[in-house]
Amino acid sequence: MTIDLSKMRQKFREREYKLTPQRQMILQVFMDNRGKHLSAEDVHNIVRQQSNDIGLATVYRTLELLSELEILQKMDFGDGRSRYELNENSTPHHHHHLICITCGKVIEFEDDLLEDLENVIAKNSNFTIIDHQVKFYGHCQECREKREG
Amino acid sequence: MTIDLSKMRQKFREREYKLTPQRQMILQVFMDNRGKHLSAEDVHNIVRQQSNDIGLATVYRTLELLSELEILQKMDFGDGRSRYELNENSTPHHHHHLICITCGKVIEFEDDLLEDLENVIAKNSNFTIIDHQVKFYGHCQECREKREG
DNA sequence: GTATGTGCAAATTGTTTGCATCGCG
DNA sequence: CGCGATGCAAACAATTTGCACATAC
Repeated sequence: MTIDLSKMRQKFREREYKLTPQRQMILQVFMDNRGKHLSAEDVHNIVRQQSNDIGLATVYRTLELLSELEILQKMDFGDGRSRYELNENSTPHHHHHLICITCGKVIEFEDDLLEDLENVIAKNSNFTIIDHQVKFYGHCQECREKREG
Repeated sequence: MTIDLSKMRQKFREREYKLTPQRQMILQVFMDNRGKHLSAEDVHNIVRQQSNDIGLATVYRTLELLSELEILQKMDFGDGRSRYELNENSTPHHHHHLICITCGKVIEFEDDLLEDLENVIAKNSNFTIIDHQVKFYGHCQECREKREG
């Protein structure tokens, strides 16, 4: 189900994009960092740590490309930079985020209830829904305990 | 229920912020533009049209302040700039957005179904949810008709 | 009167772009 | 081989910051 190099190779051939080492390297970064929400700079730094430098512009261009191919999913947590993660089980995602207001931690959760909601909304608003992004803001257990402590 | 100048005056006194003409003017812009999602630049332009110039930096600082006071709500539609609107009935909002991928139009919708979802999630994830922000991406009726046309 | 707020311009930050060069298919 | 991809540096756009001056309380 999950994307790997051969899947990516296939997607690239279909669309006649070149599979350069830089692009492979960036995919690898995401495969090595499942569950994290990496910014362009994060990716750039990780690659450099492996002493395999890539131009930052190339990182940006690749992230954009991989998002278009639906290999990555672009997301925004309101911290002023775009973040990306592997788009595990293509669409729809059923995968949302709890953002702790206190410590900024981002927790994932899976859910299907939103599907029903989508249907209701689609009917009421005459809007064809393709994707959704949900963020819940609140306090995580840890911060709550600290505060109440 | 809705915020007006006297409410704002009160909130400002509580926190010992000064109620300057610039700050009042910016609140007025939002009261005159209910339902719109204004960026800092939008606000700046509207004020200038009324031949009452305010420094752009002040606009930014005021938007930040008003968000902190929960008079405004900061939101992000992925167009590279923050947008703000009056935070009508304090928390929780029950007020979400449908974003058309084709034309970029933002449609509002009210909903309560998410409350149930919040409760389930809170229980499952041990997370105290204070607010949520939901964006649905898809095609609005108009664009759909054009495409099928 | 004094701490806070404002305006301006300069600095920062994230991201994009132009162009010469490189290398995948 | 040729065209798309890369790297660099310069350009951009949104936002932030330093500082002298102004003003609400």
